[in-house]
Amino acid sequence: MAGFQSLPGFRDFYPEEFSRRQHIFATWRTAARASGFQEYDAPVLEPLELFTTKSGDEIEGQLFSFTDKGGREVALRPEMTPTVCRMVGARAGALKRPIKWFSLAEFYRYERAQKGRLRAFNQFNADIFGEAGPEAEIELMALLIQCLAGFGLTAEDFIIRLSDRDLWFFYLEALGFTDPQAQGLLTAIDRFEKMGDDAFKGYVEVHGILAEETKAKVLAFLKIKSLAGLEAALAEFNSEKLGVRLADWRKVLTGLADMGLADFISVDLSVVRGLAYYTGFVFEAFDRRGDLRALAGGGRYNNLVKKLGYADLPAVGFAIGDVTTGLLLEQRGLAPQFINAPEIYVIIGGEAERRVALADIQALRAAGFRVEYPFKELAFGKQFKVAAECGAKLALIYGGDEIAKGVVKIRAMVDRTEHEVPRDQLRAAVRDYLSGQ
RNA sequence: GCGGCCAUAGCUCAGUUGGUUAGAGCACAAGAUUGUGAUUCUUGGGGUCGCGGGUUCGAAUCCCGUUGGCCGCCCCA
Repeated sequence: MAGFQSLPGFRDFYPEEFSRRQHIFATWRTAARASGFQEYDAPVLEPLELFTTKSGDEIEGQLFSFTDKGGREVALRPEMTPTVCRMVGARAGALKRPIKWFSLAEFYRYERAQKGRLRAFNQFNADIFGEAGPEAEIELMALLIQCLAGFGLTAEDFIIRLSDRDLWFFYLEALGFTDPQAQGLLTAIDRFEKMGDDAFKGYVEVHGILAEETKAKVLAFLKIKSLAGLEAALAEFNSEKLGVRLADWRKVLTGLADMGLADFISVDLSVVRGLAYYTGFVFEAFDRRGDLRALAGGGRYNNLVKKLGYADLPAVGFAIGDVTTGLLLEQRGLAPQFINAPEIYVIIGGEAERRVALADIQALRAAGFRVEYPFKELAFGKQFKVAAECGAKLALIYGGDEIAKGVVKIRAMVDRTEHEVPRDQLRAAVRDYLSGQ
């Protein structure tokens, strides 16, 4: 192939793909604003240390990082969380609580591209800072649901699985595990669904034998799928801390149920998200058919703002990506066809008619309508064909007869009906028709 | 970072045991068509067969390398 090609894992957005992306962004932005979240943005390039502080030095292998001309170690952002923590942390004292922010941004990860995972991708991030209670989880999970339901997806299409790292640590501690052991076990639990028993190999190598009896208890806990099941499994422990935790669970589930969203949520302790910085509830959204990777993920990270050098600020957040979401919409036939289509296509008889049409075209455009017309003289038949193919809802016909009568013929493309309106009433007639759609 | 499969026009693909100027459908453009739509017909543009090297009288075809894509592993913030 002559010339150049884009870098591996990076995409060109031709207008067709761009319009699909815009549809996804618009749906997310609408959802976020409806829930009272405020939009922000930040630099694409950040100090490398911002990411290594949060995720450890090993993360550099997965980053687009380099030394800039001033000798600074920098990296393209692989995620938004450290950045938003920095921004919120820097002004933590001045921001009204709760702090509800969202962003739409592009991220970069130096990894092998796969289905649903590229090196450059877009994510919607939503976070709530300054609210330690489960009300923040309710708010975020409701937003996540709307970020998918907004496309027309239903509880038949996706499910959010809710889990809790605090509860896992409590349970593992009660079974006699030390904190490092519990961390190792959570990694195994995270992989169990995919790898089966092999998931525990790594744990055994580091921490030694895992008694069959204990493992059976862990696996039983992992398989709990309801709040009642959780309560039953934990009934024997009867501690105050646990009671508070279970009360939070009840709040989250009843809150979402009160919103009419119960069908979108499942209790699923097999989700733990490998990341050590999550501190409480964690959740992931999945395609129900299950042939895609996770659609979205999030959870509570109460220690991270402080770890990055700022105030002790509780936080919950999630991110949803454009790649997997786009694949899902494609699969379900929910990717839109005519995002950028003109609303109106103007059909012009000849040069004299063009002079009249141009005046109206410009006036309609100035009024905010999307209006298209042919540059060159074309046979009427061809113009009607173009009007149909471009997705316009209306055709305005400027022929010799109409001009002579001082009218414009308006054709509704969908049902092929036509009627004439005086030229000076055109804008109102067009608005009435289009707003009735 | 590791393994498997693949690479011919914008897209989907055909191309015989290696044999002249590499094809089709779709898409795009012009016309048939000076007043009514997803129809039809004609014509046209577009490919140094991903790239580089090798074998051969001769390579889209065989071999090696390389780049890219898909799938899996690691990882998945």
